[in-house]
Amino acid sequence: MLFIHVDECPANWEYVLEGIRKMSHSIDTSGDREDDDIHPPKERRFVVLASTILSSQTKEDITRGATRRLRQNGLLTADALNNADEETIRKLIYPVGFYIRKASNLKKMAHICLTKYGGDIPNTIEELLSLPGVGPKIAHLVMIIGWNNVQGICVDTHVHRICNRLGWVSRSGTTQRTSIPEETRKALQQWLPREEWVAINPLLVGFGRTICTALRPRCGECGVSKFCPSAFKETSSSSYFRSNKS
DNA sequence: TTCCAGACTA
DNA sequence: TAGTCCGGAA
Repeated sequence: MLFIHVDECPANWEYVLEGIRKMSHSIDTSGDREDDDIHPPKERRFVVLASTILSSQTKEDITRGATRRLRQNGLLTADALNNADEETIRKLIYPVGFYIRKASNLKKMAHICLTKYGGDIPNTIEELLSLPGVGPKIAHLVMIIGWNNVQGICVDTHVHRICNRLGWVSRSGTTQRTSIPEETRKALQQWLPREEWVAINPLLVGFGRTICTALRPRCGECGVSKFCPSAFKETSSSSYFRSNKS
């Protein structure tokens, strides 16, 4: 049994999480998993991986629509994507951000899944990371959703930004903010109880989209601003991260 | 016009 | 570590 050293927990973190939960209770961040009951596990996992590659934390409607169009055209399987014309994939997923690159990555990823994993997806972080277009954020999310296996916290731009604003993470041995999401993930995992590792992502994503936004956060509407060292300190543009780089 | 999202490259 | 890829929101 591995026990995590938790003597560095930020003050009031439980109140903050509870406060964010209360603010977010009406926000649905469950995403587009409408095929859960339709596909057998292998196919379902592939859909999870493909739709996660397509996804964007800021344009959920657009990425959901793109996933739907792929499905309607029968292109949400490893075999179909592998055989599909890349131009066709582009047209179906447009206007998802980086659609040209994602179309290429989807096709390459499908080929690897087909030839190396029998149409399934890899079941380790390391192997997922070896797929084109799969970085730490997607790998951890796919492990959780696709394999029900929590290897780490899924840290996207919202989790990264909010944890730094709250002072929940810092560079090892310093009080400086973390510079990249991977650094945030490791710092957060140092103290956040494991039972919160899955819930923290959708919770902070919803909070980050609506209240603790990247640009001009709505601190006046935030129920936990009294616990936030960054509250009301970001008045213009997104100079926060740049001005804190020193 | 600036900024965002996540992975990748130079 | 900065720049690149994208369309769209602010």
